[in-house]
Amino acid sequence: MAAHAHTHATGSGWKQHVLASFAHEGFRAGGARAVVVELLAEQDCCLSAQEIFDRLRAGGRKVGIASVYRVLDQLAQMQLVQRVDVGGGVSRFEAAHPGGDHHHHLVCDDCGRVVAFEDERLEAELDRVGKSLGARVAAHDLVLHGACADCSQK
Amino acid sequence: MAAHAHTHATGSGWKQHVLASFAHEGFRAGGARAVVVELLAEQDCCLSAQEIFDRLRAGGRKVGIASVYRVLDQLAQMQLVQRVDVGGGVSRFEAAHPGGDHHHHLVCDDCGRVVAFEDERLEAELDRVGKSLGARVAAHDLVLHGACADCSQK
DNA sequence: CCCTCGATGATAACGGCTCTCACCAGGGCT
DNA sequence: AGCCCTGGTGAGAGCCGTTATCATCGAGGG
Repeated sequence: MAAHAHTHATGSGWKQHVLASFAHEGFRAGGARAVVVELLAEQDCCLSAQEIFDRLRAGGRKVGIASVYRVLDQLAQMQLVQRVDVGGGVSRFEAAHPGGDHHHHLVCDDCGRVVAFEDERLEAELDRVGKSLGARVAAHDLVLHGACADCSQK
Repeated sequence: MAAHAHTHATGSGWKQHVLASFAHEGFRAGGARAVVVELLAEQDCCLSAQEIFDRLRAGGRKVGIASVYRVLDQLAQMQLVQRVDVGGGVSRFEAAHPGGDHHHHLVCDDCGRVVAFEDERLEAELDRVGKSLGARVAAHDLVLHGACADCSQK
């Protein structure tokens, strides 16, 4: 049981930002869109499309899996969510907060858990490397693989 | 016929190392194993399982796709190859040179090209972060997304 | 209030990966 | 050298995440 009782305030700000962006781009206000955004705003770590679908269904919402993927794709293209590719052929998604509050993931190959972390100096290095390549880096995706703190003690 | 006439010396060393490791672990010398290892040793950037399969077939070798995945899985578990998850639901693989000569990838979301790069300071930061998490980090997988140097100039 | 067109959701299709299983061959033994 | 046991191999079926298709729904302007 992880204790994760934080970051919901920032999530709300993100939600407003996303809805405003949709309106600005001339999208209509669809139900699936709103509900996916709402769910994502409440999370503090990445979810897979299937997990999003399941939770919405569990909440009584009759969304289609296609809509979930469609919305996630739109959000990713608008750079409002980040695709996190954690291996195993499954993409995960999480809210991308414009300018900061950005984290990465450690995947425990032993117990399968995903642990989020952030590190300022690491971000600085990533920025530097991106620039030195002459590329316009829109996003970066870092995944550490190994045994998490718990599993490595066994 | 691609003209890739470099890094074969290091690749050859890796190949010997892998074959020795297999022998040491008591594996038999199967045909598929040898031929996958040989192909990987010749590469200087990551290949997908399908690409490996196609090239071996094109070379007249009647390997099964299952064998390719099997061998890659064994190699990954022995930490002799690194899985590179570049998105799009496809895993790529490349020789992991023990202790160094390690690189990462920039994926151009525009033209789809994969550019490899390496950076010592970045590696140092990654090591530091891994340690600070208390985890035993076996591998890390970093992918930059954006527009490559060519595409970002357009 | 109606009409148009984007949004939605069920379902089929697709593709990468894994599983299964019969056959093959390495290599220790005689 | 020949045999046998066992691990290795390859073809194909199956699984599952993702994408494409299409009929229906409903937002919102006229």
